Amino acid sequence: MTVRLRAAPAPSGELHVGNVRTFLFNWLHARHIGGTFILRIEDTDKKRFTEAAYESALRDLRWLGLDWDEGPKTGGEYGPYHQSERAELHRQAGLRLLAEGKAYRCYCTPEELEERRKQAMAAKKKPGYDGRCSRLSKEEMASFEAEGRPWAARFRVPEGKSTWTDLVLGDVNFDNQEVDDFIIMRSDGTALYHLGVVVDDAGMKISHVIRGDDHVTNTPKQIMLHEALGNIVPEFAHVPQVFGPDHKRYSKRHGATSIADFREMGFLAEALFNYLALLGWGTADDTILSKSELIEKFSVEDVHASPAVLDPKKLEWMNGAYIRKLSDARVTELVEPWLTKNGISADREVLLAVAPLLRERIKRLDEAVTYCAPIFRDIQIDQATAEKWLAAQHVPELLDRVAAGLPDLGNWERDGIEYVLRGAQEKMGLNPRKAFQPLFVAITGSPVGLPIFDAIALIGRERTLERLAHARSLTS
RNA sequence: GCCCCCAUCGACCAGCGGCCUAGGUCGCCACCCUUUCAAGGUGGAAACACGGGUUCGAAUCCCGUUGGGGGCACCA
Repeated sequence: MTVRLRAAPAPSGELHVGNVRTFLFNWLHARHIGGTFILRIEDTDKKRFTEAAYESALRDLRWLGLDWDEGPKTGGEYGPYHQSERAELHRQAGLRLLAEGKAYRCYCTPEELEERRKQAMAAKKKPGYDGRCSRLSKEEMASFEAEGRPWAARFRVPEGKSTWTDLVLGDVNFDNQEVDDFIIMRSDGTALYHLGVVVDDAGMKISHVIRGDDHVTNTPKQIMLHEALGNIVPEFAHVPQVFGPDHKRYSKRHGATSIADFREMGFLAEALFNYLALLGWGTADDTILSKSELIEKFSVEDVHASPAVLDPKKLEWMNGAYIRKLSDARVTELVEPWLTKNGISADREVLLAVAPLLRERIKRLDEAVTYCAPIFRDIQIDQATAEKWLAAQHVPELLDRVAAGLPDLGNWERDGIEYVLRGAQEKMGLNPRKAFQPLFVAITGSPVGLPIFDAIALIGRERTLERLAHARSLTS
């Protein structure tokens, strides 16, 4: 049997990291065993679905590298891949269950149900449906029909137990008594979620359902539906949700939530991919793993049944590690849009020279802006900085000496610059820190930045001298 | 309230009855390197939730307690 997995996002907003991590596990498993990865859009909820969310979902999935073999824009022989276009299939299945007596017409109105639910809750009883319409007499039914009362199709939950061997959780048992007859088709004839997924999973020949563990209590219902419909029941793997530090489902208040957020914070797709794969699953010692290594080593059975906390610090570290492995050209390419976005137009050649210096010290792409600013645009030395770094007594003389030495340099390059600065430092009997820190502030406007000699080389002779002069004016 | 799931350093992962004096990674601390910030190097603190079993032997198996999470819709 061919292995077929699916990711089924409901695009009502940006894609959540937790969901994406689940998709990623599906993808890894599919790639690991040479199966098919399918993308199905669950757009049945008209109130929440938006076209923009749909487009950005596709874009973000592609950005992360989760390419699908079948789905929107790719096609495939088991389509359509938008759930909304499968409504008729769902309806037929619902009708069939009705005809076979596996479902029945329920004439209770939503208001009545809501009322009863409230009462049950108040009386601390089970809030579920009591099954009254399954016991309707012929006369009662006839009279409801006669008054044209609308009905919804409710699944008749059979006696017994629902059991499955979850690839992550192991054996899970539910007593069907815990599951009350649930609605599968609304009074307007449209299917509800459970019927929809079951029909679609079967129709798309899904063999393994890897999804969030918020679905475990849905699983008995879906197994029952599959059995009622005569489908092959797929394998299930329920992976836990991603948590924030407070052990609650990862959400806005923990920081970035969607993969778009992470991208906009300067994370690389490869790093995010690697990090997410290692959340809830992992190997003995390796942490930096390429996509192909992940594919090779991944196994759903080894995914933890316990939830994992997303640690932004570790993600940043990993992102930095990935940046450090990038080529100069790639760094340049990735950093350029960030500079542009922040109003810095950088010369390509210069940026290429900056790349190796930058690569060693940024953890996120957005940090490049701060590091590059002194090289590509005018600087400012604010008062606090000046007071802190330029106020020392030796600073004026130091600036003068360097300003005097630099013009004599034949070639404007790193080593010559270092020679001049060190010369000044030594002649004045200063330790390196006392000498270079003020110079650095004078020339870049900040106490932190790229290595001083390289930075000065890139800034150029003319601007360096101008900045020294300006800094000098602040000291007197 | 009922049902289901979970439980190793602060976090992620390793451990699948003896190799555990519990290992690796991030973070943290110290030191080294050093022109700032990083990066890199070396070392350190830091965990088997608790209580009962089973066994010659338990982090590993079983039961309970506690704690956490999820679900109980004419949402998906």
